[in-house]
Amino acid sequence: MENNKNNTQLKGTEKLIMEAAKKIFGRKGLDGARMQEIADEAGINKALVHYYFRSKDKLFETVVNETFSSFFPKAMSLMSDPSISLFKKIERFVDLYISLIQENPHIPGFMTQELGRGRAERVLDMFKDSGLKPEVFFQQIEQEIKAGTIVPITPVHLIVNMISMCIFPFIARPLLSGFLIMDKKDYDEFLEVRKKELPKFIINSIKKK
Amino acid sequence: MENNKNNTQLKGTEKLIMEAAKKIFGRKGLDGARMQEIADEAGINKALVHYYFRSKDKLFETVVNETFSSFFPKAMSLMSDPSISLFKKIERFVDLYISLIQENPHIPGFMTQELGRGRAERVLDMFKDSGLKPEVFFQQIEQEIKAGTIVPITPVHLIVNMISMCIFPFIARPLLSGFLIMDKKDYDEFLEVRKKELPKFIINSIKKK
DNA sequence: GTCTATACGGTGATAGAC
DNA sequence: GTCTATCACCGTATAGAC
Repeated sequence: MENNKNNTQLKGTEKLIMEAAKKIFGRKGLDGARMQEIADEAGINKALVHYYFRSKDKLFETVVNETFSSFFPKAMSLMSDPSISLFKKIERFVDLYISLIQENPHIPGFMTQELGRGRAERVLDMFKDSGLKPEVFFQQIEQEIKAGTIVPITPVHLIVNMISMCIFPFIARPLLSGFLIMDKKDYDEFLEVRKKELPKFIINSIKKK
Repeated sequence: MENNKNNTQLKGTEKLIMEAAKKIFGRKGLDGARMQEIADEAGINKALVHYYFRSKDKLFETVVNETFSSFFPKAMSLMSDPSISLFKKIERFVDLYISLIQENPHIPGFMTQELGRGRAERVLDMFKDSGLKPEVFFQQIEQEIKAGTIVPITPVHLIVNMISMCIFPFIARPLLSGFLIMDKKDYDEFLEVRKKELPKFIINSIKKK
């Protein structure tokens, strides 16, 4: 803690700045964040941030790119795999999604930060670059409908529902924590329960009776 | 359009500024918004904004308060009404929620803007001031579980699911629009379909087979 | 109440020593 | 590569005329 300079050398300053930037940008957004704050968080000087990443915008760009490009492929390659059954896919999707965000708590912040402004294009591009093939998932749904395994549902709405229920609780976390008076332990437990209940909830809602 | 001054007189400058502020703050957030921008949107001078609302923070505070205090009571009084059945409540909740946000497109922006920072307390206070009685809804759920009408589910997760699926599509609108190439007409249709499908989806997911 | 002009502070970015 | 000191700009807020 006190010999931060040594850590700097060991971990690599650039990496250190990136981590700090993720944290601060995720919390405060591009406009709300201060370069000074990021430097402090990284335990280095403000000028050094500019030395590695020309400008604030460039740093933000870099960090967002890295974040999303590690995020989408994992979730999306799963959805595009035709060899996995629909129900199994739902189960794995929920688990993967929630676990991933658990490990990268700054992601929902970026998500909303980016979407809140007119900056959806980049996110979209990454969706597409990630090899996402929504058709595979859509076809799978329509196949099951025809086969009579699940009730008729518009595929788009199903996927929107799934994503909504995975992401939103993280966005609304402060609200949840305050409203139901959850401490960190309660919240973690809430998420573990959710990992199990959510797939059942989704499958139940489409499975034919 | 060109005789904005007359409109100013008619509509009341204060109201005009509030509307402009809602729009700009909702899009860009507290930090991203510029007083100049708000003044322009309102068709008046920058100094005048300060004349009515001492500071930027005060203006933001005011606008957020007004927004949320019109938003929560409507949705929440419904949930607290013990005379409405669970299924009926779900149907009305979804319709009310989506309609409300349709008419006040800036709400999701504020929602995430506020939650993104450490400012959940105010939102929470409004929840509570709105006369929300979550116990009523929770009891109703547990009653139905005991009666065997619905499958066992943790009440908190059900309500989180409902809210998630109502709000998130609005937050992610730019993503949806781009990804599925929706114009405004397509999007409105998407929402109308959603109003009908979502309650069915939810009820189906908990109804006993 | 509404405008123009201006003061003031904060912040991103650079220069230059080490 | 890392620091200290400094600049230049932009945006909030105020003063003061009308």
